[in-house]
Amino acid sequence: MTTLRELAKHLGLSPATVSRALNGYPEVGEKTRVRVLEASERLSYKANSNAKRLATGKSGMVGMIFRSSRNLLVDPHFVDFLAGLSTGLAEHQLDLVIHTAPQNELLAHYERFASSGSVDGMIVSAPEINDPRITRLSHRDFPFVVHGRTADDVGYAYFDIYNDDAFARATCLLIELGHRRIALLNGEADLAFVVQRDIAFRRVTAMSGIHIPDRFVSHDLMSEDQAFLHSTRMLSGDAGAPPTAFICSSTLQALGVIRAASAAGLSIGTDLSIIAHDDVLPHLRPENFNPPLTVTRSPIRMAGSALAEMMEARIAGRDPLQLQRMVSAELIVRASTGAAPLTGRKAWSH
Amino acid sequence: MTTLRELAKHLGLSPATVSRALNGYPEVGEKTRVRVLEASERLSYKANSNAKRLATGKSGMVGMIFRSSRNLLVDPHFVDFLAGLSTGLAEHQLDLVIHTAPQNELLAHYERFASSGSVDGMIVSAPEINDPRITRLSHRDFPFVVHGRTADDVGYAYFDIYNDDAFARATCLLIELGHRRIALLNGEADLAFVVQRDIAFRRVTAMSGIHIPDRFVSHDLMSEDQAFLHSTRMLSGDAGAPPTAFICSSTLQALGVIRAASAAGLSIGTDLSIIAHDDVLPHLRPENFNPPLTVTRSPIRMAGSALAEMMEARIAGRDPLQLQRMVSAELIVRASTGAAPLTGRKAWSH
DNA sequence: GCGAAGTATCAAACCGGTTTAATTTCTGGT
DNA sequence: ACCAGAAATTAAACCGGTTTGATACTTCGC
Repeated sequence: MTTLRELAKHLGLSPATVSRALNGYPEVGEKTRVRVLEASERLSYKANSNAKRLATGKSGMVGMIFRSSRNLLVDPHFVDFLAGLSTGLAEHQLDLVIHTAPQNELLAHYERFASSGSVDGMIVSAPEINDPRITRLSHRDFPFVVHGRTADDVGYAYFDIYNDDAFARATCLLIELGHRRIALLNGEADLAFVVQRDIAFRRVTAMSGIHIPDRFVSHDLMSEDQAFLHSTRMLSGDAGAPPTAFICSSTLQALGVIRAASAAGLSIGTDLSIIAHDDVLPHLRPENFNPPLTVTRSPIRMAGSALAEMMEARIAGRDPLQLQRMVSAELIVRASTGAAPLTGRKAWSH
Repeated sequence: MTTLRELAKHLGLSPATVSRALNGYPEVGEKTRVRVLEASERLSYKANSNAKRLATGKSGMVGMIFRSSRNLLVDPHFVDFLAGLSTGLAEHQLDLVIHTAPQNELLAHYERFASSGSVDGMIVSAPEINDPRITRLSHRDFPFVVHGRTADDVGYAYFDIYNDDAFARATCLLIELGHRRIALLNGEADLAFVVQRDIAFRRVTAMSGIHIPDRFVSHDLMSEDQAFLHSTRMLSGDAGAPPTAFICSSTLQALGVIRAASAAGLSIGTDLSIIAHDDVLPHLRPENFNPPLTVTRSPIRMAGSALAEMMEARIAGRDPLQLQRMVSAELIVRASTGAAPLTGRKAWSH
């Protein structure tokens, strides 16, 4: 372990000069600089990062904390986000520190990260409508960026998609196709984006004078098997006429609906329409479904890299209000959506 | 930001005593200890972790580096491993630092992590047969643990399953059922566990006098769609009689084979036997396949938590030779394997 | 040839903890 | 009352960098 002082002594220079030379400060002589760089190379000198962090007050790391229960780490949406994030951070020479903690210790770990100086900023993912992590971090004035936003008008940096617009357009499309009994397979009810999607769906249906019974909306893990269970139940018609169309918060859920539909002998695009939000997960391409799936599309990986960018800016001190980015999802109509079946329309039309 | 010195001054004590009190050293008086703890609570003192790290030489973090190209982060096997690892590390108050880098910068980042003191140890995953990361880290005598092993007799800490045994038993099972044309869908050829599985498969078939043509073995990403492509090709029979049985390195691949089989009008368990290695991924349960899948089973998540444990021991200075753990995979026979179809047996029997 | 301005370097302080070695304070035994 | 030994506390050095303020060395104009 060569230290800076050793290197300096070896060169007959002061630590100050060597430090400056290595960090590219302008006030060191050109010949000295090359001498220093060369010697540091030869002695394979590596600055002790902890000393550097103590001196500079910057750690070069950003943190992220997961609930071990909810276990986002097995959620492909989340993981793809993480992949984008990690590559984005790497471009700014930032490392990502991750920690897993049970629900009840979660905030304590945010405290630890924020106030011990081990990270320069934090990433908050999957915010809830009233997210204590966000209030805590804002209050402490610690740099953080959020994937999603809890309300339209907030003071922190975020990246989000127009969930409301996307789901409103999806709902409109189905209504225009004549559907009246539309089901929504959404995510866990406390998540902000889930609420936003719910609201859009309910607003548009209500405006068209369509009443959506509670049994047509589910809030659960956005997984294939949960979606299969919920859609099977809804399609059974036990509690009333089954839906003629499904809106899914994820393509994974669409897979589950397709499985349920084929079990019920329904064919997609004619008997039953499906539209899903596509986070563009690798190995899960809705364009290759049979039939190809109508989607609202926005790559979640992009969110990861955008937030990496914003995190870096936020650490550099940029105003969070300048760091709020919204993108809209693209509505791509494919063969999984079609005119509502006649029976369905007849039974429920107004 | 309260500092230790401020806290000490506030209490009329020396920094040394306060430090000892907070860290639970035995030589501080009991009444002093409570006084200190209470005051630190009241002033919400949080030790600066970078100062602590510099002083102690320990960072409390372990590192992991991903190839951005191979992008392990989208591989569900890998992600589940990560989930286990992260929870395991949390139990030992360790954080995980992850970084993504292109192939050509990979080793440089290992260097950076290892020799800058930013992490206390490294996790190496998916080792290749001659893995430069391992040679580098061993040479530098830096603590690290490996998921998998490059050879039977190595000097580092690892956790691995008996790949050879598992795939030998799987192969035997199929041979006993009368299969002679057996295909192997394996992972990328340079990975150590892939080689081990290959060897077992070839050894057992050779011992039974069975010749396996090259077109019956594929080395590729362990994904559903790659498996679909490879198995479709093999089943087409273009280059000769198709296989009557498949061994897959992953349940994901089994899904692909099932899709290919149903496209070819073959029914699983009778026309075609399938056996796969089951890493026990959540939301992908081979017991729920139709028909239920015969597997060699070993939860990859367990590997993650075991390695967390070993990492902690390794950092504490334990001899790596004491930290080598092998577990065997369980062979679970279900309905996806059955007697070889007669035509197949006739055409190729000896 | 001199002073001013600019350039390169250095000594020392600093970041905020831990730890060693020395010192003071408290026990208990006689 | 006194002393040895243990218990509690402290001053100061240390971890390994960065940075401020001062100093020495150039360079330039006149």
